[in-house]
Amino acid sequence: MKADIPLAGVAVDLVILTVREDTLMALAIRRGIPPFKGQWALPGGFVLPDEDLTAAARRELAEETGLADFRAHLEQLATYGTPGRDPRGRVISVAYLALAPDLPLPSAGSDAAAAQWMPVDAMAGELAFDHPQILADAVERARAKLEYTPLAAAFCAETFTIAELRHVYQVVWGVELDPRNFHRKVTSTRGFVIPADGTTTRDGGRPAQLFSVGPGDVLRPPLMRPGTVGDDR
Amino acid sequence: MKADIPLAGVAVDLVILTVREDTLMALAIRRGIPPFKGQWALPGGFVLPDEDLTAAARRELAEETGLADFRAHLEQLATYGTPGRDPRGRVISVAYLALAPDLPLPSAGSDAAAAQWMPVDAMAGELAFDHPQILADAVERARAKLEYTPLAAAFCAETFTIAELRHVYQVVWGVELDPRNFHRKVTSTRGFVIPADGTTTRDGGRPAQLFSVGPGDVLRPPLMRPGTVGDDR
DNA sequence: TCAAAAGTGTTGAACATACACCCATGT
DNA sequence: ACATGGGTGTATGTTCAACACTTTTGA
Repeated sequence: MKADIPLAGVAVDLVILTVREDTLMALAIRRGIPPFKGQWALPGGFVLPDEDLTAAARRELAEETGLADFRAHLEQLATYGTPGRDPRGRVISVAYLALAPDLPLPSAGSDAAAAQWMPVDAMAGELAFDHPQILADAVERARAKLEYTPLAAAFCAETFTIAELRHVYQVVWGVELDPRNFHRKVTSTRGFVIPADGTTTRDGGRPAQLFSVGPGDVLRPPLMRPGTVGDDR
Repeated sequence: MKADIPLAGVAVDLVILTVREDTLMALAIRRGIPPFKGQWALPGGFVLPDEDLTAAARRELAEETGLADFRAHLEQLATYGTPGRDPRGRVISVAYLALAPDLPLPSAGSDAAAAQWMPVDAMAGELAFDHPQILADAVERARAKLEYTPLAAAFCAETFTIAELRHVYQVVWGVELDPRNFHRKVTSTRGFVIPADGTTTRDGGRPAQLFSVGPGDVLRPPLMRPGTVGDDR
């Protein structure tokens, strides 16, 4: 490397979102090493010298969730590099957004004394570095992408009912959606969900058809948005 | 900086888009220094030791376009850091997307032998580094954002007619839009455009009302999309 | 038999497209 | 006068929110 190129540390930080107990939650790590030792932060770490950025994010995701065969959506969110954001010196952080189904309990990573799911609304005040900003950007991105992509299924298990999918929207957006109109909209949008084998009664009532995400892309996804409150029960 | 943190060079690269001669174009720089000396590349450069990422992008934008009082939209696009993408060593590049009105001719920057606007469709094959990928991502982002934001006006001058705004959509998307329905949609969406003083006949025909972008945000932008071909003339 | 959730039908309102038509200017 | 583009009115079709109603299970 030429000597006249200014250098910086490069890290990845992850906002891992899940829907759990009717709440949108993110994974927080209690830092086991300085700086900010003992405080909460987003999971993350430095990119290895010959590691791709996405590979680093995937590695951290696997380490923090204990999930080797993770089925989770992962996308780059944004990059944060304001001078002074890390007391160790100039550190550029490439933030990634992950959407995961309701996982078992995460195992503590190597440099973390503890890891736990926290409601995103209660989390901002707890986080070190500029992680409150990163979290806010991530939640905004996730909320927006539910509108114009079939991404909500990333919060669900391999197969899911339409009601479970609707529940994701309701929790992430904090709105009520009409079960009947939602059902129609989702099932009539080609490629959004495809019927899977079997039904389930895990939600109570009449057995519900199971679905999985389609292999291909959705041509023009639904655009859900707020909508409904009332019902006729 | 601690010794165990792997370091990398941090650059910003810009995709500066404009609508010019009925074509979506981007600014290309002929490299004046190695690597890839003499080839075309996106404008960009290394981030200074105590410079914010956005400040570096703004600085490059001003340098390359010669525009000190630039009125252009600038947003972070994505970050590219695959090992080996730069022969000088590990270089992370934070790409920015800029949308600019049809500017005069750009002035050559300090490390550039030449700069010129090129049609984005003819550009991919010319660019060095991984810049074809960055350009493709930028164009995709720009096309998508026209759908759900009032960003098209960033391609127009301070004040513009509805026809000029429509022209932006037509060029960027490569579609025909019905002038009358477009006019209604844009003017009836509160906050999308606001009437400015005066009219112009620069497009010929009846004088057209001038508009400028509103100060606030648009609550729920239009969602334009393909649409119309026929007419009754 | 009843509660609870799945899923279908139907209706009126909102919106979008297509196009007829009038307006105001330059030549 | 007439060509050119700006802008309004309006009919028809599509989509969407609201909600009545039937289906299928567990308790």
